[in-house]
Amino acid sequence: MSISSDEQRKAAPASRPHAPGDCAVRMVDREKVDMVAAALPDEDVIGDLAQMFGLLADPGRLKVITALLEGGEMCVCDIAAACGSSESAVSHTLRLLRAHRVVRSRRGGRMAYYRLDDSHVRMLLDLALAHVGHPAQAQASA
Amino acid sequence: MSISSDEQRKAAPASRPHAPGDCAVRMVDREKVDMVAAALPDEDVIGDLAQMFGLLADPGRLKVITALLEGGEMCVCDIAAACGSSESAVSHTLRLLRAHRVVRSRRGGRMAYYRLDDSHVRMLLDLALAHVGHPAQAQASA
DNA sequence: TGAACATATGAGCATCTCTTCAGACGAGCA
DNA sequence: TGCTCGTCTGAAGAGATGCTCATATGTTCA
Repeated sequence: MSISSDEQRKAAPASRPHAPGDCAVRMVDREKVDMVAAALPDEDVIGDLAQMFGLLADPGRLKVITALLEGGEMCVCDIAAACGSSESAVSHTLRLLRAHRVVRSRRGGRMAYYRLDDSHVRMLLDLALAHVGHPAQAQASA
Repeated sequence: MSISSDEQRKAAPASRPHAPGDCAVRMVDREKVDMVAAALPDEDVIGDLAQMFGLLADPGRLKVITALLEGGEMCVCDIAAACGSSESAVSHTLRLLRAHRVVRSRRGGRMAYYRLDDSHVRMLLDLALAHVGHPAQAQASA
């Protein structure tokens, strides 16, 4: 049954989140809404992408990742030195990046060495840097 | 003057943020640190990129942007319907995206129509979506 | 001209996030 | 074997963020 826009509005207050395609939801171009809703990635894909972009959304983390992009493999104190951050902050950052498998580490005695380990993040950063006129001199991975 | 690692450590507690190249800062591979620090983008470029990635770091915002990627130009209630979000939340999202010039709007009577207006964001999203096996069917911009 | 429509905006609240500080832990050294 | 080194982790505090709700605003309609 076709519901008027006015009836839709009353049925679905603007501040209520709603399911795509919910016919009590107000819309203008039903066909386009359906097409777009169908084309959107799944909730979990959206969540994963948002999380991945979130990793790049902090200046401190972005510097650490860019440092590894440029420097290949580096230890924590060298990353901290290159980025102008404290070792503690860098360590926290690396912990988060490790948890998301963006970096991987190897131990050499007391030293821990880190390198970028995510081609997706690498490509996104390459594209982003190139777009702001800052092509990365990424080292070939060993 | 060459400072030993031990003296460097005493001079620069690990929890103090420090300037790149600061010779009181502890480091292992001075040459590499200098090379990497020199290759890093400026502070403001890093800040801008982090901010841009931040715009993509929220699932709600990511859905809105992806909806516009797929749907071209859409009004607020259609975006909300396609995304399964409230109109109020979408409106807030669009305000933020407008402020960052990621979207632009045009008025048609009571209706406001939005479209993606940032090629950088468009490219990053295209790359990200393609990487998760979800190629965007981006419409050619008018 | 008042009401309805479509959208925008602000405040409040709950939650999240980042940095610092302090301490823990494993490896190496004298 | 105790100390130092390099790194890691947790807690606390300050600040940021997103959604809902309520209200405001401009446009259209009867």
